Amino acid sequence: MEEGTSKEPSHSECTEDAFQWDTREDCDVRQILDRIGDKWSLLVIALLDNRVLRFTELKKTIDGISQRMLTVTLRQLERDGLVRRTVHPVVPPRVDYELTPLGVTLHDTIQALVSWTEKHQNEIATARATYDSRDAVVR
Amino acid sequence: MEEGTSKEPSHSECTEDAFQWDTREDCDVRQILDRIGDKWSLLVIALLDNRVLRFTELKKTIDGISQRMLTVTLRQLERDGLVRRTVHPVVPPRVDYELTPLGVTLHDTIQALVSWTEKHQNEIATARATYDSRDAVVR
DNA sequence: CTGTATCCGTGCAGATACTG
DNA sequence: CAGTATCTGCACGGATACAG
Repeated sequence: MEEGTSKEPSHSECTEDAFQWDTREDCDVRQILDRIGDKWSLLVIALLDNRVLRFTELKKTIDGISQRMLTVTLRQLERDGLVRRTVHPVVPPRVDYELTPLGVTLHDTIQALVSWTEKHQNEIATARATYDSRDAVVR
Repeated sequence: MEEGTSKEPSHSECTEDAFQWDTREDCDVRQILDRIGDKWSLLVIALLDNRVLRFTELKKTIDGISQRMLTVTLRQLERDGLVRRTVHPVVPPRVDYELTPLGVTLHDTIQALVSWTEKHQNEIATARATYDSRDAVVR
């Protein structure tokens, strides 16, 4: 394993002395960002609503994720205590994934983000179109 | 400009026919993910609470962002209609950034995410420690 | 079925230098 | 001050092959 094992992406240490509003808060935000912003974690959490899903079910449903990335993502989420991984000692192997109580609380927050996106995607699309056309005129 | 101009990261097209729960929704989620998950956008939006900030002020406050990334991030947010950019024709130049009404609504949602992080960071840290120690034993 | 191991290409971010 | 332009590296993700 390569990046999955790395403890932190080696951000600058959280200095305690800055007065900026952020520095301490920054560390928190970066941590969550590096978790949910890694392109797949949010999807997985959103998908694991209150269900129990198997590895293959997740892979089929997410559509576009590679086996490797799903494994890495699930390991990270498991390490963070957001997802519980249950291995059934049967053959063929069966592994179930579900949200932990902590994961559920994050799911709620994430759901708000997803809802926001659905609600405002048209406005964003419009804004982009406007920006791009104006940009074209300037050029 | 390189990646700033790219319309979309060329995800697989949003097929309408899939029954997966996601595929349509996926597109929305991916879009917002690619926006807020790019490590800096969320920070900028959180920082721009209800203030007007200059380029340098943002750069100083965010602490760790490069000039280039701040520029790229701000352009993306402007394009998405989340941030308004105001250039004052003075010398030396002065450029103000502030959230648009749309940006404010996203800010609220993001704030919930930041709050979640602050509230649960200890639990995550504990979970990680547990996971790592157990991992060490197994090995 | 559920992974791990390895190789490999690319895209994103940092550093630096330059400009209006 | 507020950017652009360019080079560069390496971390990340995909593909593939293999294993328990």
